[in-house]
Amino acid sequence: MLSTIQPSERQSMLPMPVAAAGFAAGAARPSVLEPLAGVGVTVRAERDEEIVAQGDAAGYCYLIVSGCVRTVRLMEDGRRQVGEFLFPGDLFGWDALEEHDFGAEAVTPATVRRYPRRSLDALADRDPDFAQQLRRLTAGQLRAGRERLVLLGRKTASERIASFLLEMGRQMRAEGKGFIELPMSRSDIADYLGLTIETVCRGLTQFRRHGIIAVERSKVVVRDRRALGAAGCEVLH
Amino acid sequence: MLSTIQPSERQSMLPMPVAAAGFAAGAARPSVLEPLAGVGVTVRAERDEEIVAQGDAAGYCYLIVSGCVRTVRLMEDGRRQVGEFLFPGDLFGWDALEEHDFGAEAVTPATVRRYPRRSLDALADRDPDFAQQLRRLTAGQLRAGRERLVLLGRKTASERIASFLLEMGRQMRAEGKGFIELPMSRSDIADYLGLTIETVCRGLTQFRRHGIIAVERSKVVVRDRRALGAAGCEVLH
DNA sequence: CGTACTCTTGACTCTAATCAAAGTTGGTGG
DNA sequence: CCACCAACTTTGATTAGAGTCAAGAGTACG
Repeated sequence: MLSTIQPSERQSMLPMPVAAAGFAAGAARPSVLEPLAGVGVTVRAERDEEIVAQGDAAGYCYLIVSGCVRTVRLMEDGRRQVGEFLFPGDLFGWDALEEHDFGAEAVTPATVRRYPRRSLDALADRDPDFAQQLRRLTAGQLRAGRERLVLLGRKTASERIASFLLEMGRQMRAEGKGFIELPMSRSDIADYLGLTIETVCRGLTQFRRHGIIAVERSKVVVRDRRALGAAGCEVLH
Repeated sequence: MLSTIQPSERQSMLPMPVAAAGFAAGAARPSVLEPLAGVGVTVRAERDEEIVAQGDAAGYCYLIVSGCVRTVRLMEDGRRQVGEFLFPGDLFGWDALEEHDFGAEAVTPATVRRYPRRSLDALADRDPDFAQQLRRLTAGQLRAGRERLVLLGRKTASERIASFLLEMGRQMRAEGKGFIELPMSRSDIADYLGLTIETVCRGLTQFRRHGIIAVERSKVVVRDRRALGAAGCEVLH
C-alpha cells in the first residue's frame, strides 16, 4: 500500500536534494510549488508500487520529491508504453482531463507530494509568477515530447538507445554524478524506447564492444562521448 | 514568399469559420487570442510554403486562422518527422525556447496570425482567464502528444493508419463534414505516423478491401466505424 | 494530349521481434 | 554461510513486418 504522510511531517521532505528536472532546460525547481506546501500530502511508494492508476479520476497531481517514477500506458492486449521517467522536481498529472491517461509507478522507492489539481489552478489564477513557472515547465514537457516523437518515429534501435543514454547522462549530470546510474530495468527502457528487452541488450552490447560505453548492470560509463552523440543523432551547434 | 497583411485588414480575418481545435477536447477557440488582436499580423502562405523554419529564432508564435499546417523536423540525413497537423484555432510555437525545434509549413493555402511571444506571456501575466485558456490548450497538446507516443512506440502500421483516420475523422466532424478530407499527401501521413508512403498505401488498400473504408484520392468515407475503431485500438467506455 | 506528379502495387531485403536457452544476480531459508 | 530459486539479463537462431527498390496506374495541369 501507499503510505501517506500527513502535512505536519512535511518539513523534513521539502528541502529537496536535486535541482534540475526533466531533459530540457527550463524545468521546474522544487520551489515552484512552495506556495502550495500547506495543501500537499507527502506519499511514499515502494519499488514498482502504483502511485496513480491509468484511468484514475484526475483529482490530484504529483510532484516528485525523491526517487524515480515512470508513467505508463497499457494497451488492452498488454503492450506497454512508458511515457517518461520522472525525477525529483518533475510534475505529473496536472494536465489530466477527467481521468489520468497514464498511470504512474515507482521505479525506485520514491517520495512524491500530492496536490489537489484544483488548488494548482487556483494558485495559478492568483499568482502570475506561479502561472509563468507552470508554463515554463509545460513548455519543457512539450519540447521533450516532440523530441521523443522523432525518436520513436524515425530513429533506429541503436540510435534510440544512444539517445536514451545521452538523456540519462544529462539527468545524472544534473545530479552531479560522473557515471550514469539507470534505476530502471531493461524492460522499462524497452517500453520507453518502443523496443524489446533483447534489442536494448544487444544495442548496449554493441556500444560496449565498440568501446563507446562500459556497462555493468545498472551503471553505464560513457567512454567516447563524441561517438555516443553521433550514434544518437545528436545535433551539434 | 510569405505575404504579410497588416493589422488594419484584420477584421476580415477574425471571425473564424471553425471551432474546436486539435484532437483532444478542451482545445482553444479562436477567441482565445482576441485580446491580442491588436498586436497580431495576418500572414498568408501558399501550399507547401514554409511559415517557420526549423531553427528560426523563436520570436513569434502563430495561430492558425484557415487551412492546414504541418510541423516538421528534419534530421541531418533527410529523415523527416511530422509533429502535428494544425487546423484553425490551433496554436504553434508559443513554447519555443530560443529556437523553434520544429518548422511549420502550409499543407493547404493557409492563413495564420502571428503574435510576438512576449506579448502572449505579458497577456497571460495580466489576464488570469487567458492564462487558464492557455493552460487548457497546452494540456490538450500534452495529452495528444502522449497518445502519439503510444502510437509510434507500440502500434503496428495498420493500427497507426486506423488511428490516424479516426483522429482526422474527429477533426472533420468538428468541421461538420460527413466524410474525411485528407488535405495532406501520403508522404505527409507517412512522416506523421513514422512509416513509409508505401506502407500507408498498403494499409489504406487493406482497409478498403475489407470494406472498412472507401478511399478516393484525398477523400475517405468510413463504412464500418466499429471495425475501424477496433483496428486502431480505440478504447471503448 | 502529353508531361510530371502522386499514388498504388509488386518483388525482394533487412531490421527488429519472437522464440529459446544459457548466464547472472539477489534474496531466502536451511 | 552457502545452496537454491526466481527474476533479470544476455546471447543465439529464426521469423515476420515494414522498408527499399522498381514499375505501372491515375490525375492534374499546361
